[in-house]
Amino acid sequence: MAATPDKQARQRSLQCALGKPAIACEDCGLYHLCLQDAQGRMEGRRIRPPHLETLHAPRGDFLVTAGAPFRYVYAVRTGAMEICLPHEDGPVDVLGFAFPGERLGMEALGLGYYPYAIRALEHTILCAFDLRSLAQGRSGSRRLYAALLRLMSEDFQRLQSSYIALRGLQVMARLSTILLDFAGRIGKVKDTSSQLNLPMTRTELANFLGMAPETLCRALQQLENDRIIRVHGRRIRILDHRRLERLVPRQP
Amino acid sequence: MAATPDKQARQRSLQCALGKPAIACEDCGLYHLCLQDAQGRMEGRRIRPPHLETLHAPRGDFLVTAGAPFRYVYAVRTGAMEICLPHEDGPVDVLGFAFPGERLGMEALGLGYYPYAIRALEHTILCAFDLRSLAQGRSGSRRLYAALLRLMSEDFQRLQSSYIALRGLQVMARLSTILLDFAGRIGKVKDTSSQLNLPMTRTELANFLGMAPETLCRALQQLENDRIIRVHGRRIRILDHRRLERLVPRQP
DNA sequence: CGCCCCTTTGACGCCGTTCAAATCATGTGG
DNA sequence: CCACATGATTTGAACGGCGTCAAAGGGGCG
Repeated sequence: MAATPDKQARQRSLQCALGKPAIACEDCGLYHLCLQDAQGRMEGRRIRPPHLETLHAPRGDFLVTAGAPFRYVYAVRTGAMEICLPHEDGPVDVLGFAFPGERLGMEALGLGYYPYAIRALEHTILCAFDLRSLAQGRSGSRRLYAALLRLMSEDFQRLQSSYIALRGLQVMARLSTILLDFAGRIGKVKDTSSQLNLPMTRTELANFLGMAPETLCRALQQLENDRIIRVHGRRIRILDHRRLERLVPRQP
Repeated sequence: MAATPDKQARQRSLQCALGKPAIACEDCGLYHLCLQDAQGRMEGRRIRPPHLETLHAPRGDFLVTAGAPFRYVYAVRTGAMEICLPHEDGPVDVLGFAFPGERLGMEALGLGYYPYAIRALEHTILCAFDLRSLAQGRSGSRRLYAALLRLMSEDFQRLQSSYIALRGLQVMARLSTILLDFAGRIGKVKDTSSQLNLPMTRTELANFLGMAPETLCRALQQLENDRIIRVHGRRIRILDHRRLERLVPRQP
């Protein structure tokens, strides 16, 4: 079952104490939204908007399920989430991943429900922004709506880009693309962008990339044989950034 | 070069005269937007919102180019458009198609620019809604913004669905999916949903489906050999709707 | 410490791409 | 109105990438 923000909200002050280097508010996908909501309210270096709560999602937990009514938009602070679509007969489609600083659930605002499930790949701390309450209240300003439209467009663009980047490409090109993508996304927070700690299984990553797990394995190994990366289980180090980029075809 | 709405706006009354059965306003993807804008203004059975213009795009014309600054959202009235991403070295990625009643360009609102090009597959009549002007003016009401968010979410959902529907599937499954998809989308306007007049070349359709044109050809022929469809060039008739559906795997 | 799941490796076969060429449609100019 | 040019569509043959099945190693958590 999903952890309810209400229950977790009490632990708010607690989480601030138990460190782990979370990302800064300025690097978060909800930053502009929080600014609108907080109107300058701060606690230390962290914004404190009235509609924001903190919550923990244990590994494997579903943050939202497909079709659930919309209320919150989320942002990952520590950990990693998986966006997926479970089918009744067992298998799932992996649609994407979210790393620290990244936003989740935005497009549910207009639909009124989440069109996918969101699952924690590891123990993950998130911000939950009660957008439904905010939008229903009087506070719905033009600035707020402009911000929402912008955020949604950005997410749209992101989905379309990954759609373009992966379709019709050879296995090795897809893998290179995603490795560089991950490195860039992690690198926004930790500068050690050549060191990746994949939070997902090979099967999940392969599913996302649209290939068999075995194929992913062999592709990884080939990259290792070519001294482009080093693989230790889910720990991957990019040795030759340049040559990895050369495996990615045509960037518009 | 793209036809400018300004130039074409003069022809507005003209187009009403030169029939061709265009779709009704109620079936158009911009209906709710126009309602907001028109506030009940009508001419005959057609809504007449102040921010709406009519324009013609000759076959092959680019309605917008990738990266162009945002101003209009469009809706197809007659004809068909292709959403694509041209690359500098020649080839293009076909991202989708738009048939009568369907909306175009919505996600550019938040970005400020169009993240793709839109090209006319045949001579196409469109509505162009000057959303930038409307959003900049005082008239930006809560209702309007709510409508915009909803439209954008719907487009997001549509993209995600096609993304899911096509990735990782066998050629025959992808083809069946798209044939039924086209039939459904055309069928919303013309009830003869078993008769398709494809406005795009085999190469374009194959590109969209992520396969070689030759492969598309062979798949079409196999469907014809199995008496599931009949093919006359770009004219396709669906003979056995039931068996075609059976070729499409798992719908969530 | 031991179980279970994840990961890796190998062999095989098929589906789809690629290249080449023939046929068909389309529209253009004489 | 016809002949021709141009590009789209179709067909054929051959190669190869990747999915599938099966089984052997890990690595983490109770």
